[in-house]
Amino acid sequence: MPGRRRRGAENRCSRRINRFLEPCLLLLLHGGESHGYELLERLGKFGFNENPADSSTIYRILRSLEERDFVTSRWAEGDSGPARRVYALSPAGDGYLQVWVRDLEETDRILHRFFSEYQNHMKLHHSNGKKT
Amino acid sequence: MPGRRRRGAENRCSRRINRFLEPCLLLLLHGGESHGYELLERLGKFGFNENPADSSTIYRILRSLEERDFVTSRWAEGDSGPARRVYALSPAGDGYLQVWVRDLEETDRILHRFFSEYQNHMKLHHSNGKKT
DNA sequence: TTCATCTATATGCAAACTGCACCTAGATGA
DNA sequence: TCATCTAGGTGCAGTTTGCATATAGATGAA
Repeated sequence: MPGRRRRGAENRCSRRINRFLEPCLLLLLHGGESHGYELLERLGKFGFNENPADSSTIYRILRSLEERDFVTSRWAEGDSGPARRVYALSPAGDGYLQVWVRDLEETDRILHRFFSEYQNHMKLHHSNGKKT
Repeated sequence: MPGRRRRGAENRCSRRINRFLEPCLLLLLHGGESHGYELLERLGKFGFNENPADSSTIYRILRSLEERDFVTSRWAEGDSGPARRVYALSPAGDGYLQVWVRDLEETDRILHRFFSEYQNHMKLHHSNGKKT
């Protein structure tokens, strides 16, 4: 039965860190509601210093989370500056964060299996594993 | 000066595990030459048991590595079965593997900063961090 | 007043990645 | 003859991503 494709991201989490910003945003929102611009700045805490996130990516991820009902949003009139779209984590979003954490733990295991293979390999053939 | 985009994967490594199969293949080839079909099977060692890699992905990554001169290939007449395209790591590919390892170590640090933030957070607000 | 700048959100586009379906083709054995 | 395994590959559509750019309120300087 061809033409069966449906795939899509749906909620793949995909065993690799593709949308790693997503769990970071969820975690930040777990601490309380916030808006995109502020979240963007608070992402530095996770080590995105070089290679900082692009704002368009942040806004798009937040919208996508909202479409899947993992966050809710409301407009907040700023006491200064333009209005902000303030996001809050939903119960479903909290559950989704747990899913992400378990997925990232698995990713961590895979990553360490790679390191272990690498070190093991470099120990045997003690090739140019330093070169500096 | 608009129209300046060039981006592309080139050699981004991108601070997230996008093309994680790439370093795995490089590491496997570091142990000696091999062909796509065999590499596909040997990838299980890295923990791709569930969610195994798609063969088309493997073949495409190998071709892309060859285009960038990180591997070389030759046709080998099989003593059994159809001919195989056998890949071997080049010196440049060896260097590229080192780059990948350093990049993945950085990814690992970021990942652990996330876990640490998460655990810290769950300790404070001891919310439903279990739910099973 | 005008203008630059900061804050804040958002869209358009092209390049890149990925998974599924599908194709070719040699070898092998029933 | 035919199904199956081995081996490599393409086409396509869905999705992600980074850059450029647009919009617009607020703020302070000239």
